[in-house]
Amino acid sequence: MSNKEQEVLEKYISQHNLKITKQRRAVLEAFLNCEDHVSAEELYKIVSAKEPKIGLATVYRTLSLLTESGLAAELDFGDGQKRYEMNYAHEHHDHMICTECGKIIEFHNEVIEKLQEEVAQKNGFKMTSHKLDLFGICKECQQ
Amino acid sequence: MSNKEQEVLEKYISQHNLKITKQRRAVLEAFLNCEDHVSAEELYKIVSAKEPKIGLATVYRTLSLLTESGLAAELDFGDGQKRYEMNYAHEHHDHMICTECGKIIEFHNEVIEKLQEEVAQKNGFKMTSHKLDLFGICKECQQ
DNA sequence: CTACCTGCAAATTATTTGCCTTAAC
DNA sequence: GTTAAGGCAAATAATTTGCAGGTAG
Repeated sequence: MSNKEQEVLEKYISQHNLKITKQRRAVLEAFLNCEDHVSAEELYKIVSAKEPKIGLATVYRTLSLLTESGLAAELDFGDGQKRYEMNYAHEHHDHMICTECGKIIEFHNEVIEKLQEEVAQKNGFKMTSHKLDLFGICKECQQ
Repeated sequence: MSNKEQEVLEKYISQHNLKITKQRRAVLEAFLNCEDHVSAEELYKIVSAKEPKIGLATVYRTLSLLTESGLAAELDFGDGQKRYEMNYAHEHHDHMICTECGKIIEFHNEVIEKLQEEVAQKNGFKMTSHKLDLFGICKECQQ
């Protein structure tokens, strides 16, 4: 279990005088093996299977750590809870969210990206990040 | 005060067997006169000036009513609270959010809109709405 | 051993709901 | 006069924090 993600996390941890614990390893491992776009609560349930005594607060704290270390990215689809996805060695993409079944389809469009940069520049705006979400009904849910 | 927005709201209200009250009028009026992208709490403070006995719950309830009636649109910039903007006789636009000062710049780019439609279609996705937010530093905050 | 980390419970924050009184129609 | 609306306080829901004991380095 000495994969790239472990390395990145441990590098961040040692650079910040923090400690590697079995709870942090467990959360990271569960996060890597679960489907994308998990919520804290969902991840908590998954981790609990392997580490029954872990607390929900620890999952929240570890997700913050993963976000700060650059391994995870926070998502917010406006449903009242934050979701997280893998962000390391993962190229940028946007989301289509099916409002029927909740499925999330990822996509990437270089031209849209370029145009966003252009719009920002035209307004003297120094863009640091962006998000594009399309809401609608996926193919399957249309019957 | 018999403007278009009042008419739209009153039409919605009568069609749904609801009632026109001075609180609802006050919230709508404050909403129309305030800057875009208010939160419920902000609007509550504004309305309180004219209608001191109004409750925060009423502001929330009226904002839902405005959203259902199509007058307002909910926004979520991921800062933990919903914001609202005028949505009636207001063409679609996207947002640039300054992460320094919180300022919001609106923009509209037809080509981006078209490309979004294309991406959706290519995936058999029936898009009902979308949101594009650019985060960064505005011209003023760069000095 | 010295911080940092954890689990737990309590605190917070934004928003919603229950209930009883009041006001629209 | 019905019935929805309002005010207020209590309830939720997601997330954060305080603290006392546990553990990594």
